[in-house]
Amino acid sequence: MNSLCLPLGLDADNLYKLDELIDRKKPLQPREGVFFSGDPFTSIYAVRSGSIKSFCIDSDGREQVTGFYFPGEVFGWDGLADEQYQNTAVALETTSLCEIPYQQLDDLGTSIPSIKKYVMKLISREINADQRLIALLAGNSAQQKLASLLLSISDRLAQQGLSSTRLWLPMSRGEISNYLGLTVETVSRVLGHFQRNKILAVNKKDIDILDMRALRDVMHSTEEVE
Amino acid sequence: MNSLCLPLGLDADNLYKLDELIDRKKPLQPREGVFFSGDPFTSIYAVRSGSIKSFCIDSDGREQVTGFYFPGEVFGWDGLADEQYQNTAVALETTSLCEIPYQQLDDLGTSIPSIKKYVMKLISREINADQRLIALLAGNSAQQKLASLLLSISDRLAQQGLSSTRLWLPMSRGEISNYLGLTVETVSRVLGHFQRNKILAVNKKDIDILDMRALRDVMHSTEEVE
DNA sequence: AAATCGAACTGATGTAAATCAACTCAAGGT
DNA sequence: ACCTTGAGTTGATTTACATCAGTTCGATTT
Repeated sequence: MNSLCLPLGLDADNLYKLDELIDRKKPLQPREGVFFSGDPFTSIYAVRSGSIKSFCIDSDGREQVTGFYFPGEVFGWDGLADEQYQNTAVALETTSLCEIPYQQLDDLGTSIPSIKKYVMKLISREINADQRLIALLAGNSAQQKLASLLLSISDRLAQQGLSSTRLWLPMSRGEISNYLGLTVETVSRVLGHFQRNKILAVNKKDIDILDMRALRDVMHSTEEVE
Repeated sequence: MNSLCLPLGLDADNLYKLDELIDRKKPLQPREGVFFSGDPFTSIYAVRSGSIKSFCIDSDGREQVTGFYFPGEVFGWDGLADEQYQNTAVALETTSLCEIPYQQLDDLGTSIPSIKKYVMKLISREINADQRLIALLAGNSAQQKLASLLLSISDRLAQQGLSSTRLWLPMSRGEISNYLGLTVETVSRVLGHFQRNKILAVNKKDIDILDMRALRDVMHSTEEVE
């Protein structure tokens, strides 16, 4: 990822044009909001450092976490359909973002095909990520869900050139359990189980993946649900 | 929805251009495939009549239903990110589709802003639908899931000017249960329960919503409806 | 019309995860 | 130092749903 927050191959001139419209905001504090459900859609955001959770509030006021976003990832697409954000996005820790005004990005895409193509790719990545989560939620056990989340975070950190075995979870147990459709107690117990089986070393939010192979096996272990 | 399959306000000239690139395929038979996971991404599809299910096969070969599509709805966006479809799409009944080659649609969007805008709206609708499903799967009981699906189908049929209270479910109980992360037995029992409580009249795949209010209450409340 | 087959339903039993209930621990506040 | 607060863990118990085991029904075949 370059200083633009968006990794793409562009010539110097186009890079400059794109650079001009990106606003590098000052860092957000933990729990500080980026946008709120119902706000008019203006921009998408790329995470430079830190992490973001997005969630919606359903009809009876319960919060439902819909995604976690790490450096190099882009969020905010949920606002596009109805021109207002469906989710609320908040920083999980001290986080710096790039704000990219959508209208201007769209205009730039009209004249620069490689930018347009990249924008489409970013949006459809969100679709793919959501569908993977659907598959995870619909047909998997608590152990499989946790293993899957940890491996996903591990992969995403590795893509940023960070360690894939030592991770720091910026979100609380409650946020993890909500995201995975479980309870805090179950998350706690499954992490305890993984630790007893020497798959993980858990120290609060620090996770050490001791046995990547075993963790992948847990994720894939088949139990038919139909 | 007009003959183009896509409902949008365009002048006659642009309408003609869009019309030219849409291919109205001959109807698909039940269980016939539209595209398969891994196929190169070429087109998106609009349902003219009938219905479609899309599903993916996870690492251990299990099918996971990710969506049902009814007349007026568009599917196939999952292929955009990696230039190949992630899901397989099959007809649930005799179904006719419009095939819209993506590259040409994209080119047209470059010159006609209203088309471009509409395409973005369609994509982000898929994101919103997926996120609603995530919220449903993560935090709801079997009764809430079923109520929610039935109400969703009811709404979507109503948007097409069809009855919102009498519905015919094109998919099997197994497909419903898979989509909702339940078992066939649970789906059957919940439908039976709704019938005993005079919320629904169920006759195989024909569903009559007798008490819309009660069904909405089931969806929203965390309490058991007796 | 008897036999076959598959989808859907129902009943009995099992179990994974939720719920309920303490308890620990670290962080702030006074 | 002591109280408060909230996140996290652990144990006991409950329960919603899965699983297992038929049975029914309708469509298709013979």
